[in-house]
Amino acid sequence: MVRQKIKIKDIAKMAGVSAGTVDRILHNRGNVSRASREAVERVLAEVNYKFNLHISAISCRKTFRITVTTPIASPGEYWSSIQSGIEHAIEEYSDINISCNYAYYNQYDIYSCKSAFNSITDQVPDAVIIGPTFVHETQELCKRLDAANIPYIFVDSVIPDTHPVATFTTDHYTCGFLLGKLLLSMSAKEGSVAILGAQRTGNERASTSLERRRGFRDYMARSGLTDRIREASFSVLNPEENEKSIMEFIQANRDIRGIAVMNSRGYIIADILRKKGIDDIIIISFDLTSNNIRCIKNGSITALLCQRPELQGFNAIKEMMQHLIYKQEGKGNHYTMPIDIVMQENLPYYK
Amino acid sequence: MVRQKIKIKDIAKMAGVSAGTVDRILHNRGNVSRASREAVERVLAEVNYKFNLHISAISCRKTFRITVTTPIASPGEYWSSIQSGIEHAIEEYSDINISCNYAYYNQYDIYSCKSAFNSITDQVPDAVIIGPTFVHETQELCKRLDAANIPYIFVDSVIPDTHPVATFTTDHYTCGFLLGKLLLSMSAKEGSVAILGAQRTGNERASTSLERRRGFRDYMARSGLTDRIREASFSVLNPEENEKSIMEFIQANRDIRGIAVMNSRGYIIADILRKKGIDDIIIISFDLTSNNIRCIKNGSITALLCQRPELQGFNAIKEMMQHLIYKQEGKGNHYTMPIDIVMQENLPYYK
DNA sequence: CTGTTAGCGCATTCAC
DNA sequence: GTGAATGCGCTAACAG
Repeated sequence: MVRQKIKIKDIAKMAGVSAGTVDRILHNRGNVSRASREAVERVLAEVNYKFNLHISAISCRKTFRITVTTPIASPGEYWSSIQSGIEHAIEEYSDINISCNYAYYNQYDIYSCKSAFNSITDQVPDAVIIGPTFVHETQELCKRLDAANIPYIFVDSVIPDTHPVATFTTDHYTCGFLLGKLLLSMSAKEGSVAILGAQRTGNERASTSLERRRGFRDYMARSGLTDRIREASFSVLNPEENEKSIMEFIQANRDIRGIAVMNSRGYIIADILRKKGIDDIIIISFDLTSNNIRCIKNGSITALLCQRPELQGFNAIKEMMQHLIYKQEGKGNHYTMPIDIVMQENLPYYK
Repeated sequence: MVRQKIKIKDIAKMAGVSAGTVDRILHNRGNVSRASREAVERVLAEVNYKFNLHISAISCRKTFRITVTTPIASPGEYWSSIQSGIEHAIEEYSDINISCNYAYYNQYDIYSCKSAFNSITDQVPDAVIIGPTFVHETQELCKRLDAANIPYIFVDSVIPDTHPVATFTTDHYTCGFLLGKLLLSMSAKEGSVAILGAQRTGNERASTSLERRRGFRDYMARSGLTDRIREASFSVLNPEENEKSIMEFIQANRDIRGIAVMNSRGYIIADILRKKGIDDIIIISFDLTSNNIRCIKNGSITALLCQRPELQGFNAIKEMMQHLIYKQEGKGNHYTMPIDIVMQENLPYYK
């Protein structure tokens, strides 16, 4: 029960070598004779040795410079949750010396992204956390990081043909599928459901919302209800335009009973319907942003699907610190976050 | 951005005293002259000093003996999740020397509880984690712990008239309320809904399920549907008896479209209905136990409400360690867990 | 190649 | 009352 924790010194004694040698072996630093290595490895196979991250960190007295690059976010928006998870981790692991730099970019402006990414490789950090948007630019960045041997971790989504140390994402397809199920079972059984997405300004984005849409449509198809789907898009950048087009869409499809908003802008639609006094259409959207929270509270959004952005940020930093301190072989772990269903009642406990 | 972390030595230098003195003040150990105390406090007010839990722990080279007392649980049951959260925490904070003892009791046998609780105070541990069932016995235990100045933390639920260092629970009332909402919105709009609870063998338990029931009924009342509620109970200890009584209940109330099982035994009902080929009644229950997981997978349970038992166990240990190491004034924090809605689609990511 | 040593931030102990 | 010294587990630098 209280099996004594075993330390490097213990291993050294058991293997008949010094602590320094054990350390060299544990960290693959080389400069060890075969005899010593084998002796130590024999001991290691028997005992269950575990590093202590915190002690390791303080004794290597190095400060790690991590750069975080994500879309700019106002407080309360999706990306700011990821950022707060990151700050939270830095706080929690304050014994590890890390200095964090941010390189924000405008997710609607590819040039802003290019220049942010350029600044990163100029700084030559020890590690990078990437919240990606533009596929090609991110791939270029990763290529340079690979060349410079700088480790990186993705949050929110993965970009193909890259070699991250780890990835923290959600299963967007399943999110869409689940959204379909919820919307159908919670809205009136007759009538149609609508998919609303953002108007994209023609970039080849690795679209999260495309995956969600695919999941949603698959659910509908499996239920034999593909013909009940209506579809439209709205503008995130010019919200003024939306009211008219959304209302036209609603008028033209009077049997709509549920709306799936495939990004975190459910509140835009909810506010319009509320303003027009329409309360027999339920809305489900994504992410616990402050605007969406407001709508959950006033009842204009029925549910939100959330993907633990804080946890993504937190764990990204945590994982990166382990990597930096123990320089493990890039395991490329892919962690998929839980999908939380948040409604008015359980909202308070998610904030 | 990279504001240098400030250490005890720094404070000492700034206040013109030695590190030892600063430590004495930080920990209220006394034996400090007024002059020194004031000098240090002046510095402390300016800088933002933070302890490092891990370093503190290793340098005080004490091993804390924590006793955990909860109902016995088979693997996959509710209480075993709490236990695994506890073990997880001990692992994660393995730098802190803690030795953990378990004092399990049978939650259906008050004598087993009495004797378990007696063994605890005999051992004189440094701290206790309590998963309570019997109100009176727990209060007695707490009285003795208070007298012996042994700190304790509650998980799962609180017992009145006790003085825990912290409490980790769920809002059971809201769980019931939310369950009502889900059941009503997901089952056929006409028809009735049933509440099923466990037959209690006459103890005055602080019943979690009573709170849930109250929340559920309040939701129904608010929707003006109190007359749509049917109610029955079943036996957890003698499952054989249930099939007949449940089926009689169903036959007698043919308009039932949804069943709320107010404890973690939803699988018992689900298995019966499934066996009888009844598939037009949806079931919602509580907790991610292995039996319930099986039923979510095969579709016989539609949703589970879960209260993060692992997190409760994990955080209980974490909080207790902070308390033990920093002997803070008993803040009596009450932490309420999120209520997770788990369905077939998001299940894999909660396990 | 290997053992030894100093030092990381902190709590504790022991002389002064 | 107080400062200095010691040790916790670990890494890094250095002398063999």
